[in-house]
Amino acid sequence: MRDEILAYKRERILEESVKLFYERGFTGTTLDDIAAELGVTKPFIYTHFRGKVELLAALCKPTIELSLGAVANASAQPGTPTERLRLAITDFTKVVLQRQPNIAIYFREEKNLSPESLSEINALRREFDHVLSDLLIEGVAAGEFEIQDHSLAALALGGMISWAYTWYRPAGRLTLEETASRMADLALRMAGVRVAIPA
Amino acid sequence: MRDEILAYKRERILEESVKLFYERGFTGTTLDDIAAELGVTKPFIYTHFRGKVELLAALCKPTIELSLGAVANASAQPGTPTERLRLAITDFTKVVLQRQPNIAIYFREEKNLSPESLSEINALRREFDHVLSDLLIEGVAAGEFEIQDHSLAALALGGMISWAYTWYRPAGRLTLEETASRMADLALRMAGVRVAIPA
DNA sequence: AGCCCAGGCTACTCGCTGGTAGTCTTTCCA
DNA sequence: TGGAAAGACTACCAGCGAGTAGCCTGGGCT
Repeated sequence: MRDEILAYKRERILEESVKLFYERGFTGTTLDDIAAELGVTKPFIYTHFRGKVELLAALCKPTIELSLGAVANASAQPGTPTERLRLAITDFTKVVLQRQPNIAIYFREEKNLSPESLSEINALRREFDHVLSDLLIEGVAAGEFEIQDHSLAALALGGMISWAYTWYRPAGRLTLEETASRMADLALRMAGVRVAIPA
Repeated sequence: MRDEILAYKRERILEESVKLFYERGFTGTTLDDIAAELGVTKPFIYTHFRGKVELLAALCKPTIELSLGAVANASAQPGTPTERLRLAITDFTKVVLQRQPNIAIYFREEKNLSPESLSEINALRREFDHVLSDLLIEGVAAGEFEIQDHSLAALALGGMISWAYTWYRPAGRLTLEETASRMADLALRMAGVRVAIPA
C-alpha cells in the first residue's frame, strides 16, 4: 500500500516530465516547471529521483526495453520468418507510436544522459539490431526474403519505423493499428517479399 | 577580398560550432568553448552572428535546403519515375551522409530554434515531402510503382534515409557511394519496383 | 493528550553562461 | 607622422536553475 503510493507518485512525476520534455526539450524544462505542473515543489521531486538526469534515464530506458522486447518476442514466436517479421514490425511500430514522446525525447536528448545510462541503452540498441538482422538472415536462408545486405536492411527498417515519432499524430488520418499494418507491408517489401496491395 | 575574409571567418565559426554542437549538444556547448576552439574570444563571434540561436539556424537551414534541392532537382530531370526516384534517393542520401553532423544537430536541437527559423525550415520540409510524394504518384500513374498510400510511403522513405545520420560512420564498412546506392535499391523496392540483387 | 516522524515546503546558495560596455591595438591613408 | 577607424579583447553583469539545509505540519501511535 505504501509502496503503491510511492510508485504512483513516481509515475506521475514521470508523466509530467515526459510531457514537458517533449514540448520544451530537456534543458528547456526546469524542475520547478515540472513541480508546478504537479502542484508540488522542487524538493518533492528530489525525494523520488536523484536529479534531473536520472529523470531522463527513467523515461528513456524502459521504452527502449519495450522496443527490444517487441522484436525479440516476435522473433521467438513459431511461424515463418515472413510472419514473424510482420509481427515484429507491427509490434515495434505500436511501441513507437504509443510511446512517441518518450522515443522523441530519447533521440533528442541522448547527449544529456549519464555515461552509464547511455551505455546500458546502447547495449539494448545493439541487441535490437542484432535480433532484427538475425531474423532477416533466417528469412533469406528459408528462401522467403531476398536481401543484399542484412545489416544495412536492419538499419533501414529500424529507421523507417523509429522515424514515425517525427510525423505520427494520434488524431491523424490513420489509426495506430492501420499505420502499424501498413508499415509492416512496406517492411516486408523491403525484405523482398511480394506483398499484394488491396485495391 | 574583404568580403571573402569575412565569409571565411563566418565559415570557420560555423565549422567549429557544428563540431561542438554535434559532440556535446547545443546547450552543452558554450560560446566560450567555440571561441576557444577557434583561438579567439566570445565577442568575436558576436561580430558575425547575432547570438547563439542564429548560429544554430545558420547550421540547419542550408542543410535542409540542400536536401530539398536534391530531391527537387532529381524529380525535375528527364527520365522515367524509376530513374528519377533512384537519383533522388542517392542524392538525398549523399547530402545526409556528407552533412551528417548538421542533420543530427537539426533533429536534436529543433526545439532551440527561433520560431521564425523553425517555420521557415518546416516549410522546406513540407515541400520536401510534397515533391517526393508527387514523384511516387507519377510513378504509380506510369505503372512503374505499386503503392498503397503515397503519403505514408514518402514519410517512410524520408525516414529510412534521414535515419542514416544515427548510424553512418565515414570510416565504416561501406563507402558513401555504396551506401547511397543500396539505400536507393531498398527505396525502389518499397515503391514496388522489382530490383535485381547482385550475386 | 502528547510525542514522534514522515513527508513536504520555504528559502536559500552558487556556479554557469549568454550577452555587453568600453578599451586597446594595428593598419591604412593623408 | 598623426589620426581615425576597424576589429578584437578584457572585464564585467545579470539572470537562471540545479541542488540543499533546515523548518513546519499533520497524522498515527502510545
